Amino acid sequence: MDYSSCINTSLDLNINPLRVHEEVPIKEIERNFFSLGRKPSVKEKSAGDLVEELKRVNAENKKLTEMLTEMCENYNTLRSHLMEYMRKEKESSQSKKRKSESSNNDGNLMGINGNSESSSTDEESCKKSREETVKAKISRAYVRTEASDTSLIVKDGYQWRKYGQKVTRDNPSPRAYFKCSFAPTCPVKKKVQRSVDDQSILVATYEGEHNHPHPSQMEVTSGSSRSMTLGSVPRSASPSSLAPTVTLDLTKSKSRNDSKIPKPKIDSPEVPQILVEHMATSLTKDPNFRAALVAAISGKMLHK
DNA sequence: CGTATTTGACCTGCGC
DNA sequence: GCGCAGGTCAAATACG
Repeated sequence: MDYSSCINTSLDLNINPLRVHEEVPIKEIERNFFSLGRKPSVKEKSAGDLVEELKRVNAENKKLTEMLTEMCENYNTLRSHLMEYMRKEKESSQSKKRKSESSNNDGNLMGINGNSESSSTDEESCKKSREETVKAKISRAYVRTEASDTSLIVKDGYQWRKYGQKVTRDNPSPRAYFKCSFAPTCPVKKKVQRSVDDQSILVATYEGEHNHPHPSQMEVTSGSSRSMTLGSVPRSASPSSLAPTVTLDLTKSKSRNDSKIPKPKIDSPEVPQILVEHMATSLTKDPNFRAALVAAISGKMLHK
């Protein structure tokens, strides 16, 4: 299957506003920016021109944001297709060697994202009744914590109520059972257990979907909804009729940002994060984008 | 005192 | 039917 042919993942960035308009050379904008604070010379642009420029840059910025969002959506679609494909591959191989597989569960937690369905006992039980698996959407998150930290707490922004703890056979570390604090309204459950391989990694398994907004979004109702979708996986990205397991990797969250505010974006998979970072790097390296940014900032400052 | 957490008991499903 | 293992319940306890 060639999904790339139907999904356009190219950026097609048109970040060359200055060339298009041929009004202000880049050097002049940079000069304007770095000469802030000086008395404006006669040659320098009037406030009206700058406002116009600012509007244009803002429009360009909006366009870029929309393109980025669209690309993320395309990525998610492509990813769901890939997951479906891999699931089918796995099913075909499982039918061949279903018997021998049952005794080979552990040691594979950090496998391929979104495809570790056959590597845990949880999913083994789910495998037995496919309908239940489809009914309750299962996702998984890996969170790196201090190995000495005995608390099985995964900060994902939601509020959870612990209702049980059990030591399972395949893992010496206890498994904690959580229900969403909005229960029984919200049916979501969470299981948290340390990885057998790496005690510093918590494996959180989520069952079901929250039928209420994220607590952080309940507080912040306004703001750019566009930017909120960036880096997150829309629910539609992995249809429930397809492979319902989504594996998330949050192991880098600790080292990358140690802020006191817990990262509410648990749904952010690693790859979109990298994608966004890569794009940000590309943009910052682009002289045209820098020039446009300089123009925007200088416009803003001069407008005050 | 109300709420959250702990933990042993109980329930359920599955394999033998 | 029995035993085992995972999951859930609910009384006891802790905490703010």
